[in-house]
Amino acid sequence: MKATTIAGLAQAGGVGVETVRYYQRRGLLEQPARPEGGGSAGSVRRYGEADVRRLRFIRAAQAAGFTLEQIAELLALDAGDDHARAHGLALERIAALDAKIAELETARDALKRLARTCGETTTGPCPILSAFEEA
Amino acid sequence: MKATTIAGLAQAGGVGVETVRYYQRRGLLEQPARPEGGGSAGSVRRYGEADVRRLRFIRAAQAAGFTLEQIAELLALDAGDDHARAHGLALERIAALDAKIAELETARDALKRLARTCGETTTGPCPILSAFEEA
DNA sequence: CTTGACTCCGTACCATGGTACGGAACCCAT
DNA sequence: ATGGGTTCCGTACCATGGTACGGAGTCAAG
Repeated sequence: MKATTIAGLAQAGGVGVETVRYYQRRGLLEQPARPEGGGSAGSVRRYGEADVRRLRFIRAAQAAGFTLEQIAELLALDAGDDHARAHGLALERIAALDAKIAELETARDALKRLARTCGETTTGPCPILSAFEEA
Repeated sequence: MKATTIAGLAQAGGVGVETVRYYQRRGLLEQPARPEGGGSAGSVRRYGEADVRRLRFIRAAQAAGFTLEQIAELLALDAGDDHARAHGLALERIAALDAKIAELETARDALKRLARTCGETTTGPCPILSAFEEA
């Protein structure tokens, strides 16, 4: 089960320790119970594979544009079997991503025009303002 | 010259009045001088076509992922003729946009997988967590 | 059994990009 | 000339997603 501490978990997920703790506060990751044992068994929490997978999911979902709040819902949904809701959220996000991708492509093309005119005209000001005209 | 007030400018740019004022504070838009005249010539600022173009540029540049601070630099650059700098900023942003677009496409494909499996398996939990596995 | 690194936890602070509030001045139509 | 809608301006507040701090406790190596 290769248990690790919070630092290991953070590293495996490519985030900082403070970020892991932030996600715990937000309810996205759980705080595992401290190892049992009345005596000095330990008061440092241990994390396993499942936690790493969960953390990686959070990062991936974030990259997909979900907010942390939405990700919390997705994680809750994962336990249950509300396919309709999950399906709906996915479709919604796919549409938003398609729109965003198109927007970024438009912007990129405008910038390419700017870069081109900038390279061509070597004297005088280059019309940055008009680079996005009627974009 | 079709001068308008701040509300007209905001509307033409698709933002709120407060946002225009915010951009002014940030130095992205200027505050036109109040109409002259010692007496009661007016103390309400007037805006023209140039302001609208500038505001639209800001929104377009923002859509391209520039921060307001970078946009301020672009606007400053537009007056001068530092082609190298402008060219550099544009290329940088184009690369970032290409990377972002690729990332969003990957995320979208992962979500499409999720949407598909969600629709197929009608019973039991749908594995949301694994939708992004090895994305 | 000490020392140094790491953990735990609450609380405070940060950057970004706005949004809201409130009072005074102003402008225009009736 | 008066009332209602704008404008002007400073200042305060907001959401999101973290990041930093400080003190106490714990763990592991030497």
